[in-house]
Amino acid sequence: MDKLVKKRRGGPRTFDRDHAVDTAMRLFWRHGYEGVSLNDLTAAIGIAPPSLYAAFGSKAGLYREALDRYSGLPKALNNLGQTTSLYEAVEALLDSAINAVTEPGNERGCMISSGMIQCGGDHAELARELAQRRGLMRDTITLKLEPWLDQDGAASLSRYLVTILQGLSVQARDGASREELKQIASEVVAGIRARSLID
Amino acid sequence: MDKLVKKRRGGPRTFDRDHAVDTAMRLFWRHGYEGVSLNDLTAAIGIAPPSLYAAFGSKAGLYREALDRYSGLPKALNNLGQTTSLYEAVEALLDSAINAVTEPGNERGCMISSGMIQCGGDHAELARELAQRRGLMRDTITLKLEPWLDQDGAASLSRYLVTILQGLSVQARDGASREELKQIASEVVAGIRARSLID
DNA sequence: AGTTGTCTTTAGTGATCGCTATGGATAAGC
DNA sequence: GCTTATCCATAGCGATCACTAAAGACAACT
Repeated sequence: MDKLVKKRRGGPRTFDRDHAVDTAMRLFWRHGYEGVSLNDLTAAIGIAPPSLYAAFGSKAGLYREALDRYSGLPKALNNLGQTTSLYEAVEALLDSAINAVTEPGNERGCMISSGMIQCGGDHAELARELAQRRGLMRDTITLKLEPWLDQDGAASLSRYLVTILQGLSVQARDGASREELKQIASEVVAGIRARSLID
Repeated sequence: MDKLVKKRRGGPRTFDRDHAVDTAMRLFWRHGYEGVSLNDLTAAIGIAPPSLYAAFGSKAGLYREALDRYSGLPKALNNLGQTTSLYEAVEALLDSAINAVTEPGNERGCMISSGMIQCGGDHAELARELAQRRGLMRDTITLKLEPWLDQDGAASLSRYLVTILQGLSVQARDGASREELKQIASEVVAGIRARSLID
């Protein structure tokens, strides 16, 4: 119909790479890898496919970079201030996670916890990478717990806690309110506190 | 190259509908709705697309029927024998769930708990239906808990437990062994038991 | 100013998506 | 045996998938 604007065609400069990753992250976060098409991406970012491929190599490459961006966000596992007891540490972890998965203005749920849980036979490699990142979450939590527990105890509890986090992500995506999620967290904390009392 | 077999072409009979649903269930269970194509389905079932559409209306229709089939399977929530205490009830629920998501010969994880967590903007309706089914899981669990708890307590604990189940499904899909999942369950049960002791 | 190089666009690749029109093959009713 | 109804497979629908070749447009360098 009309081409009102003649957008810049060439030159050494490039588009805003940060903004592109950020936009892609939000799309993948909400819709998953298979739920976002190249067309969705280029339209949302505002570039043409070749620019995307020059910058990121492939859809999977952009997804990986979006994951890295997401992992760098200030979130549950990154900013856990020191705490004085085990149940307070767990409380802080869950509280932080709940805030993250219900942050207003962001997508709901966790991009890692709920990413690529199911996918087509292609993309199996990506799915494995996601599982690996979830395993890393567990390792990180294990470290946080070691001040209070022996090695086995920390490993076991952290496995339990990542399970909670992954469940919380589903709950958040299903529309659970922040209060409802905190109710879940209080169930967890109550259990841990009670166990520490009866020893 | 060759058409060795002349398969039956017409007549009033039809293909094995049960087997078709079962095959579709397994595919959707493992790969998710978007991860399975019509081609995958027809190839696995052994029929041509028109037969599938005559029988199920659409890919979504077959998916829904696969979900129903899955829900009817003997699983966690269906066969909970009566138990004598709260922590035993929880123990039985988790044990049953863990067996379900690690059943040898079946796909890992839960088709409901991990179904359509992320998907494209189309299929939003299907995703809402899945979330609804997850809500139903919670209602079912709430009922099982009411012998031991008041209404609020049962609602809160069941929300906590479905969160666990959803996390367990992710863990199972990521390859956690049955023993590792039982370790998680024991963390849950230990908390509930400890709480009941300090009252 | 002219050349070079890089980024961008347009346009389109073959493949696959979910889905269906057509027609051939078979079984049931007479 | 003939008609009729029904189911099936072939083939292909338009749309979209991830991805790319070709060439235009601008900036930096000489």
